Amino acid sequence: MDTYSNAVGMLKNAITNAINKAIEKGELPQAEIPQFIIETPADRTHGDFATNVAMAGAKAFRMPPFKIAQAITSNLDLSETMCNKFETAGPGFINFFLGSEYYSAVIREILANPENYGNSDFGNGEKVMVEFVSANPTGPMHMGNARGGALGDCLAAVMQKAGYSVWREFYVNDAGNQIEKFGKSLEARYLQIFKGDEIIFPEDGYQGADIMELAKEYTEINGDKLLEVSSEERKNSLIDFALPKNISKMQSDMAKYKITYDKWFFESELHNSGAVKEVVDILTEKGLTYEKEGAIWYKNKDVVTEILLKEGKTQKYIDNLELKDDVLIRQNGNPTYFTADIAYHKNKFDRGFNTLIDVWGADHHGHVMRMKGAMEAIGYDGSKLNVLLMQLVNLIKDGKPAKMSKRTGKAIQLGDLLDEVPVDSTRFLFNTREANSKIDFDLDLAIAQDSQNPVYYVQYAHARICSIFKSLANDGIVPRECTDAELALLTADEELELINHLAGYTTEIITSARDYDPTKITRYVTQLATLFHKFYNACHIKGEAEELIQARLALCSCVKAVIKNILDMFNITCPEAM
RNA sequence: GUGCCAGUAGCUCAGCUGGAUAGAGCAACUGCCUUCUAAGCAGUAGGUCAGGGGUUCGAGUCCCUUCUGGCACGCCA
Repeated sequence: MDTYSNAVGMLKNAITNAINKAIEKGELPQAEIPQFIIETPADRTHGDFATNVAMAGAKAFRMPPFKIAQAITSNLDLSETMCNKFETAGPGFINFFLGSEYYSAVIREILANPENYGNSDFGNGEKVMVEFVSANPTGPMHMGNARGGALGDCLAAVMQKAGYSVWREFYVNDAGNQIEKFGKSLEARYLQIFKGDEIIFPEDGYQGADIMELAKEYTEINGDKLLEVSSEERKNSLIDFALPKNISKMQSDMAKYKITYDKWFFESELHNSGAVKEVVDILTEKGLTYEKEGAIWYKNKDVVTEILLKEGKTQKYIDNLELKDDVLIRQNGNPTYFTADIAYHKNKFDRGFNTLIDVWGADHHGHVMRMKGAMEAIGYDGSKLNVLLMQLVNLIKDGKPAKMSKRTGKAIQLGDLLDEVPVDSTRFLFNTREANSKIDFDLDLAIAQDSQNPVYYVQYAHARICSIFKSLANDGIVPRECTDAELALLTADEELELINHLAGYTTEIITSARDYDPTKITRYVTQLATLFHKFYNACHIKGEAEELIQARLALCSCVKAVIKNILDMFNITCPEAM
């Protein structure tokens, strides 16, 4: 266990013991020990840890908080904790102050194994699949995919660090309706090349210029040879030409974005293997399908209603939702996207993944409930499917919303972004806002190679530390292991705050993994850089006594290690000089 | 219409699941490089936490309600 959690645990025991003792002695009435927390106060003068136990127990003990605090503290034995001082304050807080052995323990813990600092077995090796981006291969990837990429990849990394066995997957929708639409659109553009405007473009076709370019490319290579063949053959030839091109473009974009997937899963596999059909059979067996107007429907309303009732929702609430059933097999015999998606998620569970995480755009939120319901319907635990919804991305240029690229005159695509903005910057910035809030992505800021860009602020802290080591090495000073007495020389506020923050890393990773929120770590590392810069300005190293120099170098090593630890985890470069 | 998400400093956002005097970053103003990187630091100024009720020792945080913005309610994905 990490030093911080250990210290909190010991303190919690000491407090619980003190309460029990006070009850035994009759200083507190007989009552159940209340739920209480140990937190790090925002204000350092309130100590390193504080507990609300006296206030939380006011009701149970039927005593004023201040009196409870007195009863507890007079029975408190800190000898089995890392704290050496306490005080009662405010409305009834008990504040605790850590001794120097805590601080040296933190430093030793980090230096003992810098690459693995922050790791824990919180996830118990549970198999988790994070599926993210999964962009439609019928067109170029957009800004939402950029956000989903950064978020999904970094979430996977955080969960891995928290002890989960993580698998990254990209679902390629290379089958179904949208591919047919893709084929029709390509066909129309192809024919237009030869016959001009007499060919009417399908109303629901893909309007993008990329379709036209693909048709043109095909023509340059193969000429008019598709004019004489059947429409079916023409579409298939065009799809066979264009789809692999689009998919490999997605793969190269993701590689450029420094995202490595464990698997690119093709939807067509599910159709070819019969898995999609199997889903319909299972649901039919369970009596959850019916035929209407030549299509096969799924009783979504019944399934979801049952789940919501179990969750304690009222009938009125459910009625208001106006739940509808869904089509599984269309009148024309083709399965819907929904059916394939059920088969896909079933396939994920069948591959042994206990927890599924999908990163989706918030515009898909209507799909979440029915997807979970469908999992329940075919006999899986729907609560193990977690959908991380992310709100939209607003591109900002010159302080104004920007939809179009000036360079290409088209909607800004992921490819454009990767051409113009450094990957470090993109990955970092997309992880500064929680998934659930919309994000303004400022292109000027992302491109800016200066202090305004937070990624450089963090990288700069790392480079600065490297520079300190270089400079001292030139003077013949090399870091060595420190004694406890030497580490105890770190007593300045800036030093202690820095160590406290370093100590919280493992807990932060766990919280982040628990909440599926990697953006916490971005804020954590930014705060770490801030605390380091403060320390740097307040505490000199060169010219101090040898013991203090060594102690401060040890602290610098820790900060450097944790910054590198995080930037490596997020696949962001960690320069030694800037 | 119903549901989901959001509303915190001029702007962009945190706020550790109910705790002490609500915090950062940008923008503005004032300082700090003759020892380690000024891509930095210190300081000043900036708030009716959208409005109104409620729950309790205590509310930005929980409940109700109103307002505003985004999104979703397909034999699209």
